[in-house]
Amino acid sequence: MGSTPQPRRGNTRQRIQDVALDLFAEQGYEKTSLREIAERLGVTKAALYYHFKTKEDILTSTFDDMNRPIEELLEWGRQQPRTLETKKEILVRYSEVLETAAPLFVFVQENQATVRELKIGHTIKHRVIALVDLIKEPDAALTDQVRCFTALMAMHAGVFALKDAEGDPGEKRRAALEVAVELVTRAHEQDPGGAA
Amino acid sequence: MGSTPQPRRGNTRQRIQDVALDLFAEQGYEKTSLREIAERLGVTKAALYYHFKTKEDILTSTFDDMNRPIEELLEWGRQQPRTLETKKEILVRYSEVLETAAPLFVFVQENQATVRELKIGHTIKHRVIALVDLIKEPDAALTDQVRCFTALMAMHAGVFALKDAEGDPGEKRRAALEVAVELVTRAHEQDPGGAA
Amino acid sequence: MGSTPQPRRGNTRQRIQDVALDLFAEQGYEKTSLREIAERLGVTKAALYYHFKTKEDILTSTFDDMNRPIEELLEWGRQQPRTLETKKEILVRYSEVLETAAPLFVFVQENQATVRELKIGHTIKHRVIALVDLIKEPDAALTDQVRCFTALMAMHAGVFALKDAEGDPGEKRRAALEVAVELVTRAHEQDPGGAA
Amino acid sequence: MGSTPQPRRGNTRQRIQDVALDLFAEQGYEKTSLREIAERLGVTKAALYYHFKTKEDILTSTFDDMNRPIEELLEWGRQQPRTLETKKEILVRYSEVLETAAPLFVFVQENQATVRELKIGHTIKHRVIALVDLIKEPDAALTDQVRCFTALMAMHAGVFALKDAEGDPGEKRRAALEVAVELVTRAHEQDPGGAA
DNA sequence: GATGAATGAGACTTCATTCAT
DNA sequence: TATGAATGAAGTCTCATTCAT
Repeated sequence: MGSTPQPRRGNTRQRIQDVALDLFAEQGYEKTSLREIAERLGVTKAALYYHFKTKEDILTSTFDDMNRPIEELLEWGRQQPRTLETKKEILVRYSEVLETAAPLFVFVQENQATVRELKIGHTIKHRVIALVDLIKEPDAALTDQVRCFTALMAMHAGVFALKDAEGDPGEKRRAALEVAVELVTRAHEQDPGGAA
Repeated sequence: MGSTPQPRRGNTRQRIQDVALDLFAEQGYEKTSLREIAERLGVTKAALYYHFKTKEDILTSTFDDMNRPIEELLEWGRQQPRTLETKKEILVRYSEVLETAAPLFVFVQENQATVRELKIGHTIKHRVIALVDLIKEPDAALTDQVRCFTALMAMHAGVFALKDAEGDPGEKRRAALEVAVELVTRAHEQDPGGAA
Repeated sequence: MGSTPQPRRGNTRQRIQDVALDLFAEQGYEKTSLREIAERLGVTKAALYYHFKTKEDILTSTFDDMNRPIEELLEWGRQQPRTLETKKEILVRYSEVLETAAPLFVFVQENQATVRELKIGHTIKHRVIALVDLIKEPDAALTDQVRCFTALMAMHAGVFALKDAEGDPGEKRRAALEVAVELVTRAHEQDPGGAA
Repeated sequence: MGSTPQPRRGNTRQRIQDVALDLFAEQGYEKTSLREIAERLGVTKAALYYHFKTKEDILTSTFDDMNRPIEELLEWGRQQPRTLETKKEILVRYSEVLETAAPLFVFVQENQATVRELKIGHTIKHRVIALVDLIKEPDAALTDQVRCFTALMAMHAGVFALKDAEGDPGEKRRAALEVAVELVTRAHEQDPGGAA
């Protein structure tokens, strides 16, 4: 139970994850009760416990599933030369992953305080650090570090922080990617190693 | 409760707000119970209710106090000509406000899902929109809007998202401000109205 | 404190009683909090405790004041010969008392469960018994006892149970009195002692 | 909680209603806490919430069950010709219903202030009005309306207001019925339509 | 694969009351 | 005559979780 991708017994397990993630993203993790999830699915709370060990496990397992593409991206990135081209490619791919797993990212973004105390908090923190490490030079100045970190935030914003703003989702995502690339490029150029 | 019966210092109200905000920022709003706040202060839960009508009211009142400087900044900004200089000055001042009210901003940043459902959610949302309106041109392209929004996020990051990163707080804040200014400047220049 | 009719220190004491009785009658004793009473008066809860020892004491003292006319009626009744004329006169006078102290009677009628547990419960119960004793013959049949008791209830109804019904209050009271007299008269005549 | 772990008899819901109604009637609705009900049943407070949504719901559901016979009586009454015989029959049947649902009626009678604010208050008020409508003539004089209303009160009194009085319950009920019939009969005869 | 029944812990909140000033 | 500050007890209710069936 948890990370092992059990064979679809029926599809209840998947449905629980979907509904739970929606509610978590919409109302927050703490404010979403198992009763609510169960009701929306038309099953009993006890049924949730047949599929998952705890409330946190529902989240964890969902997270683990959606997290894999990012792990793969990190893995890929680590094997590439640290050129500007590589960095741009990482941003492009990250942008795509963000789109796919949008609800999960919305949830993480809006429930940081909660997530920090959960098991996935550790994972997330390291993932962000790993990502920044891939797009900044090892000895980057503080300002450039901020640029790289901000680049990631810009992309997050492109997916959900701007969800109330006008504009087509796809366009917003592309605009965010553009700004991110710009920031990382500047950081890359400013940096002694990268400018060479 | 609490072995040392602290003298009634007549500043209980303020102390409640301080302790509550610390805990809210540290653990999240939902996970922080009134029992916890009361215990840390050495008073009973009922004492909290003498000073505040509800749990939310503790947060709201704190927020209202800390919010004033921002309202003033917005007011000031609206009365200035929309030049690049003005925009830079707004960023500088916002950076200072951020530093002063850091715990509150940490809280808001990390509890977005919760805040959204609270009374202050509405205020915050409008405040961000108002700020972006001040630093972007009225007819800015989507990319420039993202730049301006990202500039604000960069500054937030400078205060707390990077709190686990190495480096002196003051330096980080300055670095973030620098990146923000850079983003807004580029947006300003790219824009038909601003470039003139 | 309590039954001794203290000299009007200002008139706060009286005002508390008035407001409290209104609220007790309107919402019930338990559902009315001291906070509510104090707020409606524009004083603090602590002020109530300057004038009255307890919440119950506010009620008790009010009751004692309003109860005196009934005690006098009972006293008077006991000294009269037990004729039909006397009985009718008792009903007439009781009807007048009811009108004067209507809010208190409304309260007692609608909060019997509460009143029973309070100090005044005992008093009230005995008062009703004493009243019935005055208008029924000592050895009245059960049916006649019911008639006499019902006569009292009819009069109560005339004052407040019918408060939602159409009709002028004075008329309703007179109609109730008429029915009460009729019931007591029949009881009087049916009874061996009275019929003689 | 509760040393003897009673076997889950599957009738917990019913037992809650029974115990609750007893306590409500005995001490009043507000003064009866869920803790008390739970303790007397040897379950936890949370168990009550498994079976009922709120405290009020415990009362409401009980009321709805016990209310049905009266609705049926009303329905029956509306389909009969409005003769004196019918009216008498209604009183007889009502007397029987009263006996069956005595605890509920005791509760309603003694907690009017509370009941008025509850959902069942509305129902009760309309029920009384409907009953009076069945036993009075449409254009009855005010005095006759009082007679009819008083008739109902007499019967209520016969069941519980006289519970402290001497006498066998059955006898008291019959006596009350007799007085009620007498009142309604007189109202019927006095009335232009009924006297014909 | 899921339910019905229940629990223990704990949440927020309100209340009557006290007491120094 | 009153208030400001606080308390202890208790209330209603919700939650994650368990377990026999």
